Amino acid sequence: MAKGGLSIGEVAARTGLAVSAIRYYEDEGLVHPLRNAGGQRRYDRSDIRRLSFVMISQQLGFSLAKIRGLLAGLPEGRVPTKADWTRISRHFASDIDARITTLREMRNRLDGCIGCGCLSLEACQLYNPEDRINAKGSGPRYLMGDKADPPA
Amino acid sequence: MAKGGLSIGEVAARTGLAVSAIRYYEDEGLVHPLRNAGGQRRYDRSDIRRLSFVMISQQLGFSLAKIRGLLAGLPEGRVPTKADWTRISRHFASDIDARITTLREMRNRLDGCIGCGCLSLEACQLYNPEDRINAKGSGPRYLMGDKADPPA
DNA sequence: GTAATTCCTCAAGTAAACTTGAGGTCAAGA
DNA sequence: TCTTGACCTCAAGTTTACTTGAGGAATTAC
Repeated sequence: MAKGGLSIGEVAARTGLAVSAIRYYEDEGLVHPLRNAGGQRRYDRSDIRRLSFVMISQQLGFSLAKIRGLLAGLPEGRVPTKADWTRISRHFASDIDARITTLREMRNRLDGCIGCGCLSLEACQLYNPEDRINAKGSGPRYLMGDKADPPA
Repeated sequence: MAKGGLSIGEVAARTGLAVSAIRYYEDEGLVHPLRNAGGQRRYDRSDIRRLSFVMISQQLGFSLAKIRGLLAGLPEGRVPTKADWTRISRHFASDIDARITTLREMRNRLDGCIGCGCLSLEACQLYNPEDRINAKGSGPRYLMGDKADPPA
């Protein structure tokens, strides 16, 4: 191990992340490693935990922006407590529940539509014009309407 | 209405799509409007249906690449039959079911994790190391073991 | 002490799904 | 007919989450 903490390569080996990804997460404000005399990054255990948290959260389908928000609630350098994790887990759970609900609604509408063959915007229940009207922002429109949470 | 079919602006007004998006869909091979003498696009009813299909499919969470594949099964110029639509609907349904299943599994793992506070890559069920390690093709990794972690 | 690694900082590229802008043409209403 | 407004083509920008490459400095291994 490098002096004064783990080097970026060592962190990469332990987490499975690419070195470039770890640097990118720093640019994005998700970790804040120290620097040694020569300017190289040095990571400690709390950084590894933060990175683990990022990986797990991504697996759950959350964007880095959202993850950054959640990490903001975890004081820097402090290992998250059980209470922290419980709070965040509940947040994850309700978000996942909402995604499941949305999918189930789509599934129901689709069931009602199989065999109708309408495929018409005026008649088809699958097409919900209200969503589209709301989704007028600039930039690319990810899956209609919810820019905050593109599906995993 | 413009002569010889709908102009791109008229199609935009009817579908709610942006003019730029409709042109993009043409570049992507999703619609193939005719051109009038002056080189302007002219759309007919089957084009509108194709575009509606694109919008509905996107709402269901499918990528343009996938949608292009589905449209390839619908002969150009022909309005999709009930049988076409039934077949495609079933395809949609099973895909949505799979997504729901995945989310439910994540939700279950999360339930098992709320309150454990581990947040550790080696212990957390939420993190599935096999995916990542297999994707990398490299040897065994030490996943953030507290044991393998000498004091910083 | 030197060679081989590893690390550093930008800059630019990638994929998806579009939008925006520049510079120019076509069509419909007065 | 003239003038808007709609349309045309390309090129480049946008977002997210990264990777790749160039050119150079620091560390480690022998």
